[in-house]
Amino acid sequence: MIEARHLRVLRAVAATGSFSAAARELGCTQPAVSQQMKALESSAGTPLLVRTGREMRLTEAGEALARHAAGILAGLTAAEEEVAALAGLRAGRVRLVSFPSGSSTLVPTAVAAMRADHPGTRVSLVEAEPPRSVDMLRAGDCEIALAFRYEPSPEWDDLVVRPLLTDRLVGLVPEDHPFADSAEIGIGTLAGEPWIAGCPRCRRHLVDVCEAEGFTPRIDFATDDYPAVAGLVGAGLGVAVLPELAVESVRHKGARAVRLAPEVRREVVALTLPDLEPVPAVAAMLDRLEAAGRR
Amino acid sequence: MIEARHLRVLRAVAATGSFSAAARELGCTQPAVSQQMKALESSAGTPLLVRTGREMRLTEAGEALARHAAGILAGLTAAEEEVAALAGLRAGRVRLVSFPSGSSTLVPTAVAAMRADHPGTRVSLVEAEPPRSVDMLRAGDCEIALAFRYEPSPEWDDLVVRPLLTDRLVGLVPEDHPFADSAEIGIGTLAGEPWIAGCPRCRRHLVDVCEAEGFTPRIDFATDDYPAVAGLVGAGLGVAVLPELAVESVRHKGARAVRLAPEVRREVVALTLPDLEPVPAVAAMLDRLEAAGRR
DNA sequence: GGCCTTCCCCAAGCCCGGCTTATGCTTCAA
DNA sequence: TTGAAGCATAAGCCGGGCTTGGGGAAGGCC
Repeated sequence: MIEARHLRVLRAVAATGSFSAAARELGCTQPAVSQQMKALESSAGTPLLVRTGREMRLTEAGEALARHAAGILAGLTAAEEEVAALAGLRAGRVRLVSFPSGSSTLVPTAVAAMRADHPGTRVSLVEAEPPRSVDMLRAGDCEIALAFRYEPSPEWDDLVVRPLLTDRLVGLVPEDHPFADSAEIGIGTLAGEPWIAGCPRCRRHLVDVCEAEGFTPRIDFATDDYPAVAGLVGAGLGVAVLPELAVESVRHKGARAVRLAPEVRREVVALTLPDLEPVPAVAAMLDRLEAAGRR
Repeated sequence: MIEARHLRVLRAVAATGSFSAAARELGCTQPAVSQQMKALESSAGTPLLVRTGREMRLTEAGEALARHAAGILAGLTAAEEEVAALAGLRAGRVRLVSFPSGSSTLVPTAVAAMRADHPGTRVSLVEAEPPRSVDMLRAGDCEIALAFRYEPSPEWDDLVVRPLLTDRLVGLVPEDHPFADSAEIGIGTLAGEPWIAGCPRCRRHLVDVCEAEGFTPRIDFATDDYPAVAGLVGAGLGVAVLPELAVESVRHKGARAVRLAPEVRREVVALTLPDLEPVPAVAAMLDRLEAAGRR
């Protein structure tokens, strides 16, 4: 079995024409070179070198091996260089999956920082809501999934969960609504209003919270398009509960955001697979996301 | 430092999708594969594999390495194959240098045998007289030099000397010469004749022999072209002393070969460098030359 | 011509690294 | 729920590579 180590030695010997010089070039002693070449000749089954007094020449087999060695060692150094680039963040791709309101705020900040610090890296983004995004993560379709949860659950126990921020939910009411100028309104006071809900998980949680307050909300519209929700509220078609993150990034003309009581929070996290966390590009991206969340 | 061994393991893991299966394919145990991959990941500086429950996937760095591994391992097996062909006499070139009368008899026989037994090999031939041919051997311009000597000398002590045959010298006289029909003639009886000598070394030796017999030959012609020598003798322009090998292979119309007294012999040998003797093609060629000499 | 330098080979010894066996844990399927 | 399969870890053995030390041969210089 020919080993790359042998070829390196052969190349050095062929280049310098001497075992001693090759040893100096390789940073080892001359007997080491001597033994390597003996081992290589024995595994080749034929002499590779001709020692004729002063100079060292290659036999036909030695020439053949040296010729191949050039390509093989070039391939090896190319491989090492590419891996080093990936490890050193001079290259690398991170596939991100995010839910919509995350991708509109956290992601642009983090991607911009990533791009500024490591111009060789590339970040791609696909939008998907949590249950689907986690499936994609497990299936290998992305490296990082942004997701949110209203309360801890063992659902992600086998994943790396990096908390980014906790997001307060705020109420959104038409600006001519009686409570539009209140500092804070109880959810129960909106019991009779028509509701506009968000994504399925948000809608379910909204129902849970309202039932805990003693009523079941009448949901007239459900859409995960936050600008649409804001538009509907602004048009006076109902009230909504939105994450603060979404309200910040959406123009809500004709609507007014109001703090809710009791306070409802959701936790926005980045998820990845344990084996992917130490990948430099993934780690760097997680750090940037975390920094964007702290802002 | 990436080693070929690592790449083989990586390829097996990528192909089978499992450490255990890779271990079976490689003929080792599963912990061996596990350790190799850990070592490779550590030297790469980034994870290469993602273990996600059931299946084993490659990271971006793993993909890059596996991509390079294909080419590198292909190059290695190509190198091994080429060397194996040279070692197994399915390929290989032997450069032969011979003196003229050797190349006309021994060499064709040996080359034919070589070609018959190992069709993949190639033998090239250049003619040169001994001092020059040995220089070429030492300079790396050929692998085997055919040479002859009249008596042992330390001149070739650093070479491999393979005796092929010992060649008697015979006298060549015009067929109308008084001794043309003798069974044997003393060299001294030709003292007064005009002589035709061969190559420089042969000429020198001729002079030595004659002086030992008490006379100095008058040399009218000197040429290492044996047919020319035979022609000159046939034309009655003098007498000559030739190796039996040369007389056999040269038409000598008008001349007659006669045994000499005292008997003079020369030894025909094949020379090579010690390091070249174990080269399969060289060894095979030496054997064929030896066999041709025994014939 | 003699000495010195250089280079290679050989032998002995140390040390690191890889492989194996044994064991535990997790996951998946029946 | 239990059995099977796969991966990780630890301990121990073994081989192989490297180093040091010494010797021999060839070439170069004075």
